[in-house]
Amino acid sequence: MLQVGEISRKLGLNPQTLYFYERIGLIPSPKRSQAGYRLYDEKDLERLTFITRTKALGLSLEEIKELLNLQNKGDLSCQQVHEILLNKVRYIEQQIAQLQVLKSELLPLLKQCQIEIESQERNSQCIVLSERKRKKSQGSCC
Amino acid sequence: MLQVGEISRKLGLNPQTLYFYERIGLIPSPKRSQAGYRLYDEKDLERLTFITRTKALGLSLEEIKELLNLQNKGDLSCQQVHEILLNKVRYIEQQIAQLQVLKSELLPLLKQCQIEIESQERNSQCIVLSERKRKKSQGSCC
DNA sequence: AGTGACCTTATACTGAGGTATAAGCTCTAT
DNA sequence: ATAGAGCTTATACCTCAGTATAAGGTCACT
Repeated sequence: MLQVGEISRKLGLNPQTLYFYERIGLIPSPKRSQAGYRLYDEKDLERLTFITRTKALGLSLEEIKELLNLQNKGDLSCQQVHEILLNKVRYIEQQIAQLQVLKSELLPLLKQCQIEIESQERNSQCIVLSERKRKKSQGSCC
Repeated sequence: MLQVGEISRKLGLNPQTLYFYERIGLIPSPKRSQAGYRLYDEKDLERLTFITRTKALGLSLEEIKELLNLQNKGDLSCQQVHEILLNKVRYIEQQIAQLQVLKSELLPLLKQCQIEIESQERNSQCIVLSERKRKKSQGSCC
């Protein structure tokens, strides 16, 4: 049973953030000591760990709540759960695909820089980024 | 030369959002007609397209501005540009990796659902999500 | 008994990224 | 020449995700 300070240090969250999560119903109210101190158990910690992890992925607190609440929806049919999960997975796949496109756009520029750095003109002005539409590779880059 | 309404419809942005982007310096002030109407050219449109695309990936407007401003930084050396690009690429790779972890956690649940849907108990309660720590696959799922 | 670290609640504020509204000017068609 | 759609600016407001602050209760130690 951990107090709010221990939890917040463990997860790198402000105690006020934990109160906030509780207020908006993202986590259940934990047990309390006689004095009214919050006492978080293993299950609470797991839930919070999941939250911080998925938050880092860019999911909104609403989306995270939805994912977490699936666990309490014992009354959903297979089809319903399947649909929700499938939507989530497709959404994630889209995000991955788009990030890969962005990466693939940056990589050629990075490569040009590397080529130039390895050649002679080490500290000359870099023009990799200054032209938008290079007709062909005109030999000069950085 | 497109007016603000045409641009906003094309990109699915509120005209006020375009003014906002201009105010914060994310896009340059476009040309104006005699009457003072904004007239966006191809370059403006390209920039805005880039913005909406990268925004959808979760980059902040600050990050997008930074990426866009690289193009105007003709005075940076190869090493500097290389470093900035490399950081961006690494950041993107991290995001991809984390999304793949999340996906890999959802896929087994999805599969369980599929198995159960294909078996007899089509509309029974789904328990895929109700247990947190299944010891082993206990045969029953949805 | 007192100090300091820790906890409680309530309330207010912040920053990012917009959205809404008002008051007024312009363009086009009739 | 007037209506309606579209544009302008300025100002206010909104949601999300917290963070800060104040006023007070609790715990452990000396």
